[in-house]
Amino acid sequence: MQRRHRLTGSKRFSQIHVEGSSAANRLLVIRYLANDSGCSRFGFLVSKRIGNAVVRNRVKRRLREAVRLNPVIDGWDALFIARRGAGTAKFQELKDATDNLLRRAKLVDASPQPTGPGQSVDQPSESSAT
RNA sequence: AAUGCAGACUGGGUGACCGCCGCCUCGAUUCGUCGUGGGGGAGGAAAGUCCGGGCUCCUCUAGGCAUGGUGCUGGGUAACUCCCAGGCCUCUGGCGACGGCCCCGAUUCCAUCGGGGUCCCGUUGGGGGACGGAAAGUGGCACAGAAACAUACCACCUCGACUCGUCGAGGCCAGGGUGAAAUCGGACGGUAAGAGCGUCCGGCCGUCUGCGGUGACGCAGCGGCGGCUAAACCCCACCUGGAGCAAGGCCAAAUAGGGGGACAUAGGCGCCUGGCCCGUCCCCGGGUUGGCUGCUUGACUGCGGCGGCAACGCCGCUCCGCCAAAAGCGGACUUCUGCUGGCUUCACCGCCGUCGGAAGGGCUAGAUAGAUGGUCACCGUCCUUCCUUAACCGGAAGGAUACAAAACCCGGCUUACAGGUCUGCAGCACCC
RNA sequence: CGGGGUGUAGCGCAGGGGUAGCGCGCUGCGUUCGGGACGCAGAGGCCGGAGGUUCAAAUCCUCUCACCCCGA
Repeated sequence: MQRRHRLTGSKRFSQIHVEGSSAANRLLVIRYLANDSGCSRFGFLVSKRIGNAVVRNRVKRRLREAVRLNPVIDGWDALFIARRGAGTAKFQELKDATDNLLRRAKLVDASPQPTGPGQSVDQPSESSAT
């Protein structure tokens, strides 16, 4: 995920937190809000209760990777908040949680996704094909 | 050998696909960026922020005070609450020995001899120590106890009185009991009873004397013998201005020249002095929470010689950069080989480690909601179970693979840590 | 990242070298027809953890672990 797809600035963070719509599952919470620019941006909130600095950085890296592997539609800002189990979860569990939330928020482009979720073996070949 | 203690080191590897952040180069560009190629990208603690510096700003940070810190000695260092060496104290193991006490045995009692234990002493190995001053002054030492810092309850002794076992006057000191701590411990003398009052052995103190040592200190002599507490106030010696890269500088944007207070013998910088500044200083309130810079190359390090016990210092050499050259400044770990030890082997070979010799060479993290990754496969290392083997080896399955991530940069300290390696010491059995 | 602070009973807080307290809460008894209020009695703490100084540490010192506050 490149730098321009990341969300910065505490003003925009709190705005999304207050005004955005939300969805949640066991590992993550998503809050999202439409923006004016042409691309979508993502922020990740991983608090100190998740773990130490190594664990928090790993969670953010894995979430960025999980979002990158999804075909997201443009024009939205989204905020992912990690819940307590995210520090010990495997990558595949975080990926499933991210896919689930993005689909429920209707932020994914549904047409170019022939394969269903949960088939991790096909993920690299699919992204290389597109 | 196992194991334990102390010290030092290491902190998994290879490949595939998909990604992230800087740098260099070339090309395109609507100057926003995009693409090709190359190269780089977390640690021994990056952590805790406990010390010390560099650097930046505060008008200068000059002198003194205050505050804070350090505290055996000598050395190292840019500096240190750090490091090295030494002194002293203390704990522990070994060895030796004078004396005291206790126990056992032998000889007919006293006594002597032998053995063992314990205390003290000497020497040696290892561990630990915030280790100036209590003889400048002030304070504290609960409860118990007669008494906790100058005192005498019981006991002891002398004298006197009488109601004849008590009272009074005095001497005396630590035998009793209390306590964490009670006037140096033991023996003998001495005495009315006693007392370092005296002698011997030992302990401690000294701003005393001599000798040795750079010094802490040691040895000998002399004088003496009421504590403990300075991580209580304090005294002495030495050091110390404050804030911190969110320091600081530049650009852009935005809000606004707002309110309160202080002032001319004034105000400001902890205080004073010096010096400096001036319509300034302090507080409150409001706005902007963007970019660039600082920003990565630094008290770092290779080899040799000399000095040093060591920590470390000085000089020289090879290569590279600043730069075209000189001078100057700055930077830079691998290979080969020898001795010896271990593993392996019938032996050679091979592997690993300490020490030594020779040769040549190379370096570089710079993010900013915070890059250095995600997934998979194979191989290492360790553990468990099973198979195999006389045993080692070998094979299969399962599990484990830590602690933890730069944020201006260094030097230390402290704390966390799977597994592994090496050195030193202790160490059963066996062999000589 | 830097600077500063706090950990004591279930909760909120005192105590700053000599055996640990206050208020609310809890338990039992009394009072009341019953409850509340009130009265009496009681339980509950190795003072965040480890080490040191001291005869003696919640208190003094060092290290450590949590939590909180401030900042261009």
